Amino acid sequence: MRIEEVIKSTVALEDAKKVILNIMFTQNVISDKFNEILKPYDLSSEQYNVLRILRGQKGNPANMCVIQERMIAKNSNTTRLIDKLLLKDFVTREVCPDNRRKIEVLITEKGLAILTELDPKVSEHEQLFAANLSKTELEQLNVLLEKYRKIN
Amino acid sequence: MRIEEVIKSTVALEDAKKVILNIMFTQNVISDKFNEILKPYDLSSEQYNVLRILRGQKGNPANMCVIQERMIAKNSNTTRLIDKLLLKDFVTREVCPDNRRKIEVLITEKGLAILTELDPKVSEHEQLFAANLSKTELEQLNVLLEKYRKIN
DNA sequence: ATTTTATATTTGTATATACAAGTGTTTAGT
DNA sequence: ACTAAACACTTGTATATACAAATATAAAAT
Repeated sequence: MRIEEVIKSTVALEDAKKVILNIMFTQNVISDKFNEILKPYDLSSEQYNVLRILRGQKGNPANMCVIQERMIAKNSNTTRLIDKLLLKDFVTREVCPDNRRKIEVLITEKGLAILTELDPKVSEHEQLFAANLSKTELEQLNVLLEKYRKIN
Repeated sequence: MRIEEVIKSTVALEDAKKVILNIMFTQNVISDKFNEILKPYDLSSEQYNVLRILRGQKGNPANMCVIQERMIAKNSNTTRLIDKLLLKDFVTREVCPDNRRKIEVLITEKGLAILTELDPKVSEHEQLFAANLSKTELEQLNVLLEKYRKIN
């Protein structure tokens, strides 16, 4: 479906505007589908993201600012996000002994287990969209997006 | 900046995953910049979007479900969005005489005026990013995104 | 004509996000 | 050593979003 049909525009849009709408709308489609996957697990996509960051630490704790800078949406509230993960026993949180300003967050076995359970579903989600493009097109899309978003 | 640097990933990511992250992150960059533009006008981007939909009606009223289906984020609460626009006198709202279930929303002169004031800033925002790509690349990006997001 | 179903919108409620201000800790400057 | 500045995180508050339930009207079925 072309973006004009999505927003039911009767007039043609210029490419610069279309790209913005296409990116916004595509992000929505991706997120909606992804949230469907996460819903039965009572996880938000940002919570999932943080769990994945913590798994990436391979046993080392991550403090709040490290988590924050690795998130896609840099402006969400990490403290309260971790609060939610703590309630579900997916992470532990303790004050860093070396620097009492810092907090060390670690993923638990339970957190790792839920990620393992989600892994195939997440791959499937990625493939659902990626399958629409050839390998070359996927690479092109990555290059174009990275070039496009640069702010000079 | 490549997406691996953005999320500070030490390992290479496969293209399917990269595309998703690139779309999510690019959308964030676009939105952040756009919100900066809107901030002095005390408008959210969804409020702006609705105003633009109403202007597109060229004097005809739009009812709630028409507005909803033209929005990019289809799941936001149109009633409360219109409430906010009403408070600022950017729209009027009245019950449709032909079908009392429906509501007719119209943009006011004040609403049109703020859009006119915003138009050049919005164009500038679009160009800020579009300028990073050639015309052919912009078209390619549109084609790829439209192809990519299709759900079979 | 009455009941059922469908449609259009609103409201309630719980959760999430945005962003400024506050708290406690460490580092740097005098 | 004392004070100011920087840092890491938390809290408060206002607003936004998600989604189910409620309300009101219209159309369809019996």
